[in-house]
Amino acid sequence: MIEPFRDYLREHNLPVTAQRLAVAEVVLGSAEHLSAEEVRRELFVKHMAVGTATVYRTLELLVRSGLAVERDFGEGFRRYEPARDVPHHEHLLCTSCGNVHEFRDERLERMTTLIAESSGFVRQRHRLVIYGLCESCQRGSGRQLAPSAVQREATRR
Amino acid sequence: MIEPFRDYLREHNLPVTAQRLAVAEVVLGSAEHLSAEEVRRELFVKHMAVGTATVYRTLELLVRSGLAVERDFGEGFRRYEPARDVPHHEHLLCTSCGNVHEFRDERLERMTTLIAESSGFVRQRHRLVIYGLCESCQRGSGRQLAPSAVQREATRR
DNA sequence: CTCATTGCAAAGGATTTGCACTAAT
DNA sequence: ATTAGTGCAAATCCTTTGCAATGAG
Repeated sequence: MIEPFRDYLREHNLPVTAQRLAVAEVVLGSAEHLSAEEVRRELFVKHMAVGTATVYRTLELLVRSGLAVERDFGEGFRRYEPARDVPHHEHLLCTSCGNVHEFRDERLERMTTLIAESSGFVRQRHRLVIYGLCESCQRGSGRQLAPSAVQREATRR
Repeated sequence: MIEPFRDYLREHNLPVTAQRLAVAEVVLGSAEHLSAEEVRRELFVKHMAVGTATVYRTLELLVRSGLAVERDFGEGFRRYEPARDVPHHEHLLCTSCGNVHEFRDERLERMTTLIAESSGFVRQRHRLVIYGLCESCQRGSGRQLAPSAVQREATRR
């Protein structure tokens, strides 16, 4: 799981530290889209506390290495997920509980390229987030753990 | 231009102040997607300086009134644009100069609703941003004024 | 042993909030 | 007169950076 990161560090002559491996283990081993704060907290409960700055610095390394991907769902902070084999996918974000669901739609790649072209742009990438209510939140059994920003936006009259 | 906002304030028994009208005039009269900072600066050069807090508070009012729309392009701050007649549209952001181009695609509304449904979600809204290079930047004549965050993401190796 | 990393604390940028002061109704 | 808005500064949130102490190679 974290071997590829260890390799990356070695190949780039970067010290392989316990902190880096700990952060990598949490991020790459998670099925979630974690924020830096969540990573830090998870390490803390595992009795492997790592300084905030180091968490951020390691997240950057993980992104550079291509092993993790950075996401911005407009919540006011960034999230990180392991960069599995999946080339590109989109996200569904529950505005009530903050749950993130992934999906893939090949049409989007082509669509966005064509749209960009018709405006004279050369497409580099795109980002689609669909905001809605997940099943449990529709039934009123949601967890209500949504991060402030999403909450804010969802509640805003 | 700002009459609808004046009406909105009156209808809601909110004081019509010079500051509110000044902010509204800048935001609603602009063809750009302005940040709070840009609004504040524009007011300053017009010799109508308004406190930062008031700018933010008025932007919130403009959004509430439905006369302006809030956007988050992942730059680290929010932008505001007048909510013209257009029901919903997407954005193309030039990663070099920061220019924003709008486009509309009716398919997206339907697509995202169906995608959400197939995951058990009830769609509320969506956000699509296509990042790319605009015509002038492709020719190397771009302005290079992109906000830090976009720059950061575009440059990141 | 040397140089990069770590962690703390301070700094930063965007946004919000407390509060005395001022202005709209 | 009331009540709400304004602006300043302090506070917050997420993230970055300076720097002395520490650890990897």
